[in-house]
Amino acid sequence: MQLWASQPPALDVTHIISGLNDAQRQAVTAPLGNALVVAGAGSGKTRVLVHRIAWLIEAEGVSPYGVLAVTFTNKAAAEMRQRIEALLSVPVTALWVGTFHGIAHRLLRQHWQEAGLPQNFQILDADDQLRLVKRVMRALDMDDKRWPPRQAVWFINGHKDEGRRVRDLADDDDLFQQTHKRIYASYETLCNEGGLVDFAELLLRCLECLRGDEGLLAHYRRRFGQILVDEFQDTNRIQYEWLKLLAGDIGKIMAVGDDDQSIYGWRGARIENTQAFLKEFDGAVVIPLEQNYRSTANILDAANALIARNGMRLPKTLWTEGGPGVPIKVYSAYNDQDEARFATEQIKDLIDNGGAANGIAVLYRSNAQSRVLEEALLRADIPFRIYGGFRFFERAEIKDALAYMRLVQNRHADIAFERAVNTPSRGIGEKTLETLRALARAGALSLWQAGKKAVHEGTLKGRAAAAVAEFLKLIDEIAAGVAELPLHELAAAVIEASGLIAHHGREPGERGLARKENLEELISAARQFSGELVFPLQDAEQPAVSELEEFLDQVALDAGERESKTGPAVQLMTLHSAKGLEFPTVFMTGMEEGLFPHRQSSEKPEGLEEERRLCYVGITRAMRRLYLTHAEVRRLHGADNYNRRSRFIEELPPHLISEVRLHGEVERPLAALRSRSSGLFESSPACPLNIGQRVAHGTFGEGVVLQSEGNGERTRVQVHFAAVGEKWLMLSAAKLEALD
DNA sequence: ACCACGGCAATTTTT
DNA sequence: TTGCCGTGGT
Repeated sequence: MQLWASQPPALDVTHIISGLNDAQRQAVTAPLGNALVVAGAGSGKTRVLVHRIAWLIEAEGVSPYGVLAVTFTNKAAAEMRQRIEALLSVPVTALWVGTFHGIAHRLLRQHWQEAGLPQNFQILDADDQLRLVKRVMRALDMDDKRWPPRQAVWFINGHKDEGRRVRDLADDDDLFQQTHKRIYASYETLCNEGGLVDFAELLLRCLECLRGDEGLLAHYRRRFGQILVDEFQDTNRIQYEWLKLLAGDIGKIMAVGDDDQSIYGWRGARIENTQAFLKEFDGAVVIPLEQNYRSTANILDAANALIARNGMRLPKTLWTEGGPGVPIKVYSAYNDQDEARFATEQIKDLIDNGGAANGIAVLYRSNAQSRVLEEALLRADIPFRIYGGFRFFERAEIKDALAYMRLVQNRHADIAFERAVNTPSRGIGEKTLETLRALARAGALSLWQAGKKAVHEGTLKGRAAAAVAEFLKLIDEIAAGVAELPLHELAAAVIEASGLIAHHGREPGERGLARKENLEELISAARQFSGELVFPLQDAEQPAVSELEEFLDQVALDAGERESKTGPAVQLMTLHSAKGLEFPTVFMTGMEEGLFPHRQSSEKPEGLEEERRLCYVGITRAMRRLYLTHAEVRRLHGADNYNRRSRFIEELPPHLISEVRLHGEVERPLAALRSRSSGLFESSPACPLNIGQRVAHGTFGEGVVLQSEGNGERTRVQVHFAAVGEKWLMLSAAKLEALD
């Protein structure tokens, strides 16, 4: 254990708390203990996390060594670390800042023995996992028409995310359950035998390891005196349990999140963790951050009104010191083409008037919608960039190259062997490979060993034997030639010697060229990696594995930046990938029933609420201008669909909306009516209750104001009551009490 | 080993 | 409509 000098006395901490609003300051300076920071969209959540860590270290005298900050994405972790270092103006290498998976991985590498793993266990990424499941299913002689492998992966991961092993699954007559249970069992065995760890396994194994080892648990409980969690609403059951386990009964967790932005329920995130936290973590206080620094009041009012329709949320109403801004524009297009044309025209106008292209985002529910938009933008000669799709380290050619590097590092890595052995093709086909697999299975050998054996003992003959022998020799030669090289030179040498460059060079057209460029980029990535210490060694930790091994691990845990084009460009992405981002102008397209809310989600109430949260996320991305568009006819899967416009549009207060018609902008009838009755240019009659205001009613209980209508004696408000749903009430008659 | 064809399904995505 | 996957032909 390293000793830390006690903190210098009487520190000046004004730089940590100045410039924060009251709520932020309250969070940053909260007493040590459990706290839930309910951070509304655009309320300065990362700022709070970063300043809180600085506060812990500089004001509370907590050792950086005892602080753990957990995020979901590498991007968030990198940003947090960078901002902490900027604020403290010292590199804080002792801090643990990382993703759940990254931290679990680190612990498992450190404690592989306690975790029951081989020292050289390997991480399976999603693609590796799918391949493995396919292989398992083939071995079990299952019809992958009837049982799609993707579904099996879904089944396995779903159970693992909930912490369930095969042995925890009940016996079931249901053929679906039975079949998948068999696949899961077989997959689990294969992983255990091969030292393979998928993403869910990293977390589950880490949890089980700590649970099963009192000494280890005590060590880490002692060590991590303060734990901060970002995007807490996205935690799944294992992550929640893991945090709970590490916390023990000492209050030390600051969870930051926004249940209204929980949009990943479908992949295991448990929105209920947020409320469970308040019950199960001792003395947890709630600190809401409601002041928004991003959007206009109109946008926030719309978002508040929309999300108020969800039940069971932690109460929260976003507000801003800024003005109302322009109304939200709704455009009803004839069809998807017209919708794209409209967006494109508006974008052109904005850019012509000095707007920056990269300040404009076009959002959609599903990727299939992007095509029409792309075409329209292309025609209008507007530069754009599409998020999503393949990430750098997921590209086939990159994975091929990495497989060679993995084999160089560990000859017995079967996953890599399978991938590299016939890419580029060298005459080792499925049949030869099956022979090797059988041999490996029979003798508990790696494919590499099986290959050696098959060649020596003549199990393989002729061409096949020669091809395998040559492959084995190739890898050995590469490994020998590369042993002393620094990582990036090693990467370059491996890529060259593997024949991948030549292989892709032979490919016709742009494709091969792009692949070659990607391989070049991999070499730069390796060079860059050498310069960075991701996790510097500390005290009792064991010596680092080779740089190559570390590189391969990091690549498995971070798929790399998405492809980025240079220059200003309009951003196209799904609503999901927009989370966490902000843009001066946002287009939300495809606002149609069936599409958004998506048909398959809107059937269950939880699904519909998640869709509504997704809509809330979309709306709150916008800083100044928000456009909602829908098409009366949409071509989808080759057929015309006639969808009603999304209920989410109807759920917005009409007075915040102006409908765009071909001949200019026209207000919606309801809003027009109201403005006439209140005098044309008069500012609207002050309704004593704001949209989003929480109220109490004698009979209906607590609720939230959704919208208001009329003025004076005739003012009516629509309120969403938690108990009874939506009601219109005459303000003069109903006894409503404003809460807060 | 490679290509061409037909059948089939078709949210959302990070690690 | 697209694109993926498996099959069957060369």
